[in-house]
Amino acid sequence: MSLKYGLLGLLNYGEMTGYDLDKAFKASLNFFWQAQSSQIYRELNAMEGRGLLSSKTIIQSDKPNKRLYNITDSGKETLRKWLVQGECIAGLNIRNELLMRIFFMGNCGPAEAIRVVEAFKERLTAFNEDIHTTPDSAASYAERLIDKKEAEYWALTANFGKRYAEMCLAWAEDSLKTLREML
Amino acid sequence: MSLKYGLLGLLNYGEMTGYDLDKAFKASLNFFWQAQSSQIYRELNAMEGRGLLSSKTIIQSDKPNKRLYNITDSGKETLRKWLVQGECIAGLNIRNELLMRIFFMGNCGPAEAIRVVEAFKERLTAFNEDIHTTPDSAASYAERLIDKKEAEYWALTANFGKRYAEMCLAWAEDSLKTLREML
DNA sequence: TGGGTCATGTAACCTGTTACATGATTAG
DNA sequence: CTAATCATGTAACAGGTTACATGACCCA
Repeated sequence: MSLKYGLLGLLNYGEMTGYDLDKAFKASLNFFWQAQSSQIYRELNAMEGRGLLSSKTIIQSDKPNKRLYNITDSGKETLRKWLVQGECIAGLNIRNELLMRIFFMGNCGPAEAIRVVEAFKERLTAFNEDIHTTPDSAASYAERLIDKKEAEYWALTANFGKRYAEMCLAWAEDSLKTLREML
Repeated sequence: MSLKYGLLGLLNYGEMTGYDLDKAFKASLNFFWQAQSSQIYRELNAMEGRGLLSSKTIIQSDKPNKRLYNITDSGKETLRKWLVQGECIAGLNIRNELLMRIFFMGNCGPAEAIRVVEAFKERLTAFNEDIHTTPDSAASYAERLIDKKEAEYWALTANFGKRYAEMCLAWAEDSLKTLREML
């Protein structure tokens, strides 16, 4: 559901190809929404079919041809409606495979659990670095913006990511302590 | 992918019907993994087909008949392998629709954003209450356990939930402050 | 000469969601 | 009398994942 709005939102900044959108997605929205390239192309097609987007093919001789997408008025309205509409069910539907593992770790014991949590801690480091560079890379994909007030909202989401990473780290360390006492 | 392991994990505590599993799932794993009843029944069927489970039909005269599922040796091995295997990619693949909205809120302005974040805060309260009762309801579904060491692992996951809720609340309050200054 | 980027996808599959159906019993 | 609980699902659809294909250009 949200992939659609992500694409509408990005195209609202200006026309782009599927390829551009793929990169923009990965550079800016990726930490809270992941999408495969193939899914993006499929979705763009479907959205054009429903009149949310229009596209034109640019013939290139040096490079493969490309397809430039534009948001239509109907697309703009759809985006706006989604942004404004009161019911936001989401934000708390976590799907966390790590927690599922921990939940059933009684089958294995603390030593295994420690390994799993430590592996998680390592991946957290990489995540942390990503988060701290996200606002910049988002900005590079929206150079055409007239005013930069958008950046304040991006900062709010990046902030969430930072806090999340911190929280995970604190949880991991606390859990490791508990688990070591169980050895 | 994880639904499968959730079902294996629960059945490892003892035989259950699809209906029991549905309730157990909703009472214990729901905060980090949501599953529809229809999905559970479908998955159970598929898993039996692959030899991870076996089932027998219990004829009842007072109530509708039911189907009791048991984990097989192959199922136990599959579960164990998943628990122990080193590569845990998950735990950081957030999918958060709320953040997607905030990201694009530049289209609407701070007043709308405030409404969205405040609605989120309200739902957080309910989530918080859920989290604090989860360990107990999980325990009620595993009374047949010989030793209760499992509960320590459940506590670790519940802990994550509590920290997550706290973090969200702090983020929401901080964001509201920022947004109010933008008015 | 090999690997990366540009640019587009298709096909098959798996997972998740929504809506609906049945029909008896039991508790408020 | 009504709503919930017990217990099973099916069907249709939407969304996500994995693997693969093409072919030219550019840089080390």
